Amino acid sequence: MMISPEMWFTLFALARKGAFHRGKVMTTRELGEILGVSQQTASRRVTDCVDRGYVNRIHSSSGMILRLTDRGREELRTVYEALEIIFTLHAEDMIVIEGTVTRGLGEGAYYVDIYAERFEKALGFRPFPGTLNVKVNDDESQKSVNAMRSSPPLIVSGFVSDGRTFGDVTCYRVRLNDQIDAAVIIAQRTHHSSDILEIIAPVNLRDELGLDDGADVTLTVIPLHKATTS
Amino acid sequence: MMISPEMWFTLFALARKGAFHRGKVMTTRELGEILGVSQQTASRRVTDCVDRGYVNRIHSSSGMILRLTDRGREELRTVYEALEIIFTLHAEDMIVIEGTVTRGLGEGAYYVDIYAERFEKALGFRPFPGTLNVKVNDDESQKSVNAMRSSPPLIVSGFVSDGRTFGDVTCYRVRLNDQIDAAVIIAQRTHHSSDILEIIAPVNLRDELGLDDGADVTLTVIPLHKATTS
DNA sequence: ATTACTAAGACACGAGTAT
DNA sequence: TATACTCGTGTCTTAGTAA
Repeated sequence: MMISPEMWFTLFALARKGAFHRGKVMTTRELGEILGVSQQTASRRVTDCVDRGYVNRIHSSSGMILRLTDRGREELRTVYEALEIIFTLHAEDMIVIEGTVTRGLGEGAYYVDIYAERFEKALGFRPFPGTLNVKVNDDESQKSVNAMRSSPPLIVSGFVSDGRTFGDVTCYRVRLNDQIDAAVIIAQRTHHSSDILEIIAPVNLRDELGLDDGADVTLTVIPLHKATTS
Repeated sequence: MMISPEMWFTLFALARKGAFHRGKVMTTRELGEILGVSQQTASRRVTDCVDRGYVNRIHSSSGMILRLTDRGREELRTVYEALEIIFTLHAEDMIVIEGTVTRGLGEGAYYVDIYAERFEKALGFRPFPGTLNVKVNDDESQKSVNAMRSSPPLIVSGFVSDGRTFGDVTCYRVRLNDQIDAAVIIAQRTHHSSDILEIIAPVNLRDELGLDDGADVTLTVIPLHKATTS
């Protein structure tokens, strides 16, 4: 049987006030104020915690002396360890972009082909001739895009061919749906509005991952120092 | 306005499933199972979180894509940091004893006076001529007393005066009610049962802290290496 | 002063169901 | 399939008050 949120918060409040390590003298009125409930409710919360073996209570003249039991401490520890994983194991600076697959203009393939060798040299893979267009979902993800764009990019230098000028292309390594290493490419003079990203990968992503228009995808930006440029 | 326990737990559950760092595709049924509530309630919980700006929601064909907002992350962080203090700042090996002030036999003052200079040398303060007797509250605290007694003590050496032998006195530095530095003294041949502790301090504790018989006190044992023996 | 019981009211839950 | 509405039911809260 799981602990109820109210009970957990009661333990938490008591622990913050010192009842984790020692007995803490406290009135139900005080506790009620901390928890934002009435004195009566606070009283019942404490009784519930005592009944379930989370808290040790001794009645005294000026209130109660409360102290968490091992079991109560265990409940806090479980949450603490879960939060520890959330806050520390997963890097704080992880940049994740959520988006939806959209139909491209079809001109991507042409350019990817022209830059193919240069991409291969810079990214370590020969790109599939075509781009996956991903529309950025929401503000949160748009922020992530901005974060990505302010991180150090891989630059594929432009060149001149047949008298025509091809500009630099900015690349960011990403992992698509936690499965395939790919790259966001941003041409100097892009025809897209800024909320659509173009992705290239060593394989045909639509086939490989079964992505149709409207499919949700996750892009995790891979910091340059972690990328294996082969 | 404070976050409700249910809402916090919702954020917590979402964060554990990955919605802290990225959008997480999830159905209300799934979330309901995790939280131990119905699909309908889970739906309402999410809506509440969205309404209050804790969670970003995008509806998709196979459920919702949920992601904590900065505000939502902030709520988790607050709790995380509080737990961090509880679990790490306060040393795990902190020894705390809970007790009640009891009437002494009155002979304490006599002995304290005789040992006064020796206490001053060992403890760094000249003790008020009298002892505060504290009855140990419960098993938890009795365990703490045992822990204290197995930690390195300060020994005030005995002596011979007027042909009479005064034995060694074992001392442990303690902080009383987190306010006044004092010491537990244990005579070699004590008349007390082992659940009563004698406390000396530079001041009259009964007056200074307004302690009457029956008052609850907390003794925090100060490890020797942390004590300032002046 | 406290804690905590009782009872009435508020609010949350979940079944059914619309979308 | 989803999400999320309405609404009857039941649980939780709080005011009053006893102990």
